[in-house]
Amino acid sequence: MTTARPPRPLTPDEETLVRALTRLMYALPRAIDADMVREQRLPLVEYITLMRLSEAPRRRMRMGDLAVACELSLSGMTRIVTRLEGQGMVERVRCDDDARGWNAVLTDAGLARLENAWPVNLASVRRHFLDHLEGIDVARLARAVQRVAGDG
Amino acid sequence: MTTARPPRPLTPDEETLVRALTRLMYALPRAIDADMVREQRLPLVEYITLMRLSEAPRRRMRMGDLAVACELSLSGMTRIVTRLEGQGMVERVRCDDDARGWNAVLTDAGLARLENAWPVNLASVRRHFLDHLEGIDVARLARAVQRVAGDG
DNA sequence: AGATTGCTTGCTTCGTCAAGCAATTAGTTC
DNA sequence: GAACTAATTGCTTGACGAAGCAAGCAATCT
Repeated sequence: MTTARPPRPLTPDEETLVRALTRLMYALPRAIDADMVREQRLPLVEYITLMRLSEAPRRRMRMGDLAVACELSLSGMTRIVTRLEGQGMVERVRCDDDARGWNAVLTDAGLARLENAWPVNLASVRRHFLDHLEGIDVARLARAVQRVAGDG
Repeated sequence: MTTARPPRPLTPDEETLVRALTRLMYALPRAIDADMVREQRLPLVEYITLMRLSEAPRRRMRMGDLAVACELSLSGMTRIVTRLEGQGMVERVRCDDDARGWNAVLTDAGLARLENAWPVNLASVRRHFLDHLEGIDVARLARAVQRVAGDG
């Protein structure tokens, strides 16, 4: 029932990296989310949702696409959009070409909220992450992380 | 109610990095956890818990320290240890020097489980992460991520 | 009509916060 | 120093919110 053959063990550097990354993966989203909630009363998931919508053509996206863009399940997305709708930041509009589909549309209020919130997000990202990258080739790292994030 | 002054905007490289990292932060833990559950029926949190215990002197740790080591709240830790205890992988033993305290102790069964599971974890980490880092100075990155992960 | 797609809802699980219980330490009085 | 109370610390439990899966409903496609 075990895997075929054991993978190559980690080098010490890899070991260090993986350990630190494990901590980071858990800690960073929480730290940023905590900042957003504390300073803007806007959880990170909701911020990301508004963000994605703001970048989409006509400020709208279908639920399924939005879920993918936000790294969320479709049902999770439904609930978040419902929440945002309740606060007037998003509206649900039937899809033009397919009446099964719904678009989540960013309202003006939602856009205003987003513009209010992004400096907080940015500051948080800088403080918890970017500020610690001295001596790192950011362009190169960005490309690597893109590769990592873009797989399956 | 807004922050004092807007932080320096992102350079294009930073922008790319942050976007990718945001995706990564959500996707990577899930991907690895999914692998662990699918192939070993052992969620990542539980794996990490066993891991931390296995590295501690006398294979034991106090609940509070363990929670910190696992990036978890104390109550969350309580529930996970309860779960692991129910499966015979961990035992609870009163603390010698402070009768309020409890040690979570890794049993032989727990250690065996861990040794069974680590190749799966390692393979998953390689596949989802390390394999994509070509062209990156791993030692340098490791140090940077350590700095990032070690702050508050 | 039957199969498929798009979204929502019911149920369950997980983890956090706040409250609670138990043991220890600090402080006060004698 | 002993005896007793108050404050603190360590962990668990209850209630809750968040997110996932699976089942359901509605609209479309063949």
